[in-house]
Amino acid sequence: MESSASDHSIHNCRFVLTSETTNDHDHGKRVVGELDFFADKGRLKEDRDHTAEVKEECDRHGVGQEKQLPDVNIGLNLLTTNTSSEKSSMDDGTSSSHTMENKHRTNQLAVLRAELGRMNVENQRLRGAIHQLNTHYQALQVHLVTLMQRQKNQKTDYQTAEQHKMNINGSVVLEEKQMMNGINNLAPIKFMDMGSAEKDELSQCSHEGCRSQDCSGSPPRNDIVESMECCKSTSHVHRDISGRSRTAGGEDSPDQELQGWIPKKVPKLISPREVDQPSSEAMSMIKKARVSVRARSEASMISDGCQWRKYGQKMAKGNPCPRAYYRCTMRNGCPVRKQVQRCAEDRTILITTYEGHHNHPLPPAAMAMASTTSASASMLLSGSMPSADGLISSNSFLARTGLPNCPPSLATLSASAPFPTVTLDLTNTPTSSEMPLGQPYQLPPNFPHNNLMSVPQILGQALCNQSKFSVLDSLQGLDSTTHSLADKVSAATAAITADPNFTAALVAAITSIVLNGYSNNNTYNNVATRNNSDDNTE
DNA sequence: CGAATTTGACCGGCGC
DNA sequence: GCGCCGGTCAAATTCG
Repeated sequence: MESSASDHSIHNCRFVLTSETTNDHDHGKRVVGELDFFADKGRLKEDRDHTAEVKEECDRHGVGQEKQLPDVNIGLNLLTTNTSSEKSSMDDGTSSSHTMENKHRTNQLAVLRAELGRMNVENQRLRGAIHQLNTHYQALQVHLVTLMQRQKNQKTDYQTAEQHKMNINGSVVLEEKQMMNGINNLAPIKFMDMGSAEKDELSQCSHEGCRSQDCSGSPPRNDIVESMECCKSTSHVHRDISGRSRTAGGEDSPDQELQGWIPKKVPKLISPREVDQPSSEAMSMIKKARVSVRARSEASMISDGCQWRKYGQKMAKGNPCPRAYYRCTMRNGCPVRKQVQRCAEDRTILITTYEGHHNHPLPPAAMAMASTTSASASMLLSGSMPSADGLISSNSFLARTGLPNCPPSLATLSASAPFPTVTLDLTNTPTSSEMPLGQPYQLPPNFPHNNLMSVPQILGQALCNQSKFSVLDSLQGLDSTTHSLADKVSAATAAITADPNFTAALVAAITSIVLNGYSNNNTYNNVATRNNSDDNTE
């Protein structure tokens, strides 16, 4: 198991370099050289060193480029060792040409090192481009969802929508189709809706001055929250789609969570900006989208890196165990909440449900968790809006992703729940055929207390990994369906090797594959989104 | 004594 | 319209 993981680590290391640099047409060939360089290094190092290197490689994605250089140094040392051996042979009486060769190699190493540095800079630049692309994409996506819901409410003619889809939203639909291509057969219908909705929105803009012009006309902003607000401003002309009553004048704006948690008795103090921006159903959907994690734990709460304050406890119907409500207290006004409840059938199972987006910077330990929740919310809103289809088994996604060995019921998307929910079930113990590595989906006994990545964190990392691949592919003009199995395996191993808790990491890796197969949606920018929103709130 | 938790009351959505 | 239920509030209580 260990050696196998190490082998995967090597592949993962190679893949990461490839995926992050092949977009650079100027340096593509050099990258290949770098890959060979690492491969040679890998042959000379022991497995233990491989693991450490890959960890650094994986960490580098979240930390920055500082950790890249130590990797290079390691490689240099390795090669220096070789040259030292040669030098010793040279001392035995070989010609001085070896000295020149040694100097030449040293120069080559220096060049390689410099190129690595340039690669790091280039990677940073590409990463920024990816972030921007993701942000724009997600904002557009949210916008479409809003319009789709509106369209459903107004019962607009589908055929007219089809025409407008072709005439007005060609590019948008194309992007959405690209995202959904080969993934969801229902997509065409949904896009028809979207197209129609977009048409409605355009017509409304012409009739009512379109409050969103300020948003749509302005340069894209790197803040999904602002994008959402933009959507809100466009939807204010409609009544709430769900028919839910809203306080007149938007005083009781449910979007307060996006501005931070505000007590219900405070709405009169809400700024006019909020009053002017009533919410849309899509906003509500995003806000309400949840990520549920089922895990075996003796503790009352799994550790996820965030600070929580309990604000309520209720007895839920059908469950003798009380449900506890927690609010994130890492910053005043953070809208993120979670519910913790033990499973009625098996009280050793702890069900933790996350909801909302953090409006503040998060510690590394909590970053991925938040990424998971927001990413899952995005996923729910991208691939297929939940209808009344009930649970969507992960099997179908796994089948599409070409990993038949992935266990079922690991991750499910619930559309029957009051709110769209991604459920990550870590309690099942698959059969050996389902679980090739023979590890049960059970958290270690010390899971709630250890400092290892918790489940949401791992999942978040996996999501980040898979999202990077997706975005990079889109940059390269590749269809998501052209992902090779090797790439997916690499994505999975990235999550595995990044975490010492192999079992939990495996879960995350598989989940990443599931999510990648389900939706090519971007999730990588969620962290940036939160950071931006943090900058924009307060 | 301040922070965190508990717990009954309250509110709004939703189904009948 | 009424009642159920999930979610939240806030005063009371406990804890460090």
